[in-house]
Amino acid sequence: MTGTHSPAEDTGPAPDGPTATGGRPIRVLLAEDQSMVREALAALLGLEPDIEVVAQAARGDEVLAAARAHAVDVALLDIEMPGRTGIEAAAELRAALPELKVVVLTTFGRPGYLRSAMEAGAVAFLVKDAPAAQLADAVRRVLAGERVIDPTLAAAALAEGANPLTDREREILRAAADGATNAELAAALHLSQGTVRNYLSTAIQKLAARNRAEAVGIAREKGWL
Amino acid sequence: MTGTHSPAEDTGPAPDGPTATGGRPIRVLLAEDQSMVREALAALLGLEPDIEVVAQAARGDEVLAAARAHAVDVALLDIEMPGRTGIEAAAELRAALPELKVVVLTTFGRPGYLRSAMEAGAVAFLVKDAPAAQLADAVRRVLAGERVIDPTLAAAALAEGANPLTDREREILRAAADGATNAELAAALHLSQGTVRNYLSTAIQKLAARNRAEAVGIAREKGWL
DNA sequence: ACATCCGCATGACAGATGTCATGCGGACGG
DNA sequence: CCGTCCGCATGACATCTGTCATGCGGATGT
Repeated sequence: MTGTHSPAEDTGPAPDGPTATGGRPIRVLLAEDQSMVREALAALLGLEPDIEVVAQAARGDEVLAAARAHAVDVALLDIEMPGRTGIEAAAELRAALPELKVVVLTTFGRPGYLRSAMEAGAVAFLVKDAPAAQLADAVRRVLAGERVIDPTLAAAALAEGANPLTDREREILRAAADGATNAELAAALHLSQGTVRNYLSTAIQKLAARNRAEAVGIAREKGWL
Repeated sequence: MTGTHSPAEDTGPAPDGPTATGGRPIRVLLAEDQSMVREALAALLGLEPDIEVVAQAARGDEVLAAARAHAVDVALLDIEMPGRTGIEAAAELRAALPELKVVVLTTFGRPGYLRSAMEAGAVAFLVKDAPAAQLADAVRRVLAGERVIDPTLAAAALAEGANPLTDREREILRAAADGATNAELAAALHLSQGTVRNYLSTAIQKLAARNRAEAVGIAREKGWL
């Protein structure tokens, strides 16, 4: 588990020759919880002569070990996964394997997701309703040192501004998301009931919602949850 | 009613086997809104020698026209699509092209979805976290007259029982899902506010929820929304 | 014809929720 | 050292929500 740092000697975006891996196939890890989708994407990538899917993961908490074990050049991570989100896995990878390029691939083009993916060290962000050709393309480009981000989404992320919720507000909103009552929230978070009401109230106002349910919806939609 | 077993020859080229299409490739329509997933699945199916993806649709309301235009044998429909759900599209196909076999393919293995897919005339129900090999397999099997349903899901669907909500309750719950207030629901549905409260109250009790938010969550989870 | 269910409605009531004013102690930056 | 923000808390208040009893007309089924 130790000798398997990234085999490429690139201390920066220095593509020597046609590819950054010096002619050998690009080693890709694919993490996505739905087998059918994962295997289909793997088949798609497998059609590319210069790309090889050397590892697959069905859970976020399998990503790091798999990346280590297979000397991976690029990790393709879905966000919504059991165990650990793709965002969390990206942060983990950056800490442990800083050479590795992380591409985040997701169903939902939520600006907040893009923002946190970037903060977690991802260098590309793809949505699943983009054309399939962009996938292989993104793999090659991140390896060449580029960042790959849908400009529309990037603009949206900038326009949204940052998440206005404080940590506490987010925490409480998340806990309230599945219909818990104030009393239950208070008990679960070791707060008084009045405090819970306060946080929810400010969150509701920040999100311009009419009640907690709508606030949850808005926060979720923007990727702020 | 399908007492005949399909020949175990389905992995080979099967040039002249007793297939339902008489040896020519099976013509498949693939409907799925996320391009990347759709194209990946198409690539996967394209690898099978006896299957040909002759049409793709990104919206539910494009399905019928596409199926008509391309003389399709099997339609693979995602449920969550803009325009029309895969379930609705399945019903439409059954009415217009009764010979066509419909396979419903979905992210969520919700028992209620299975139930309504079957009622809409689907002959197979696949979840996307099943192994990719099941996809081509299902296509062949439905064409041979078989039904393809995950036994675990089938059991769950039977165990759940039917949707306990009346039409009105479902309607109101759906309308309440994104945080509308009672007054707004009443206005939107031309009901008195008291009536709205009554429906929500009975829905909440039928679903054993503590409030409307949880009721929405439970109904959604079971595919009853 | 009659019981039964559904859609619709009221009114009353308890409890949950959202808002506001106010306060305290700690952390952080200037 | 002081202002400002955050986390936490209270109390009071208006409103919203969920429950219950009750009723009526229409459809359905036996």
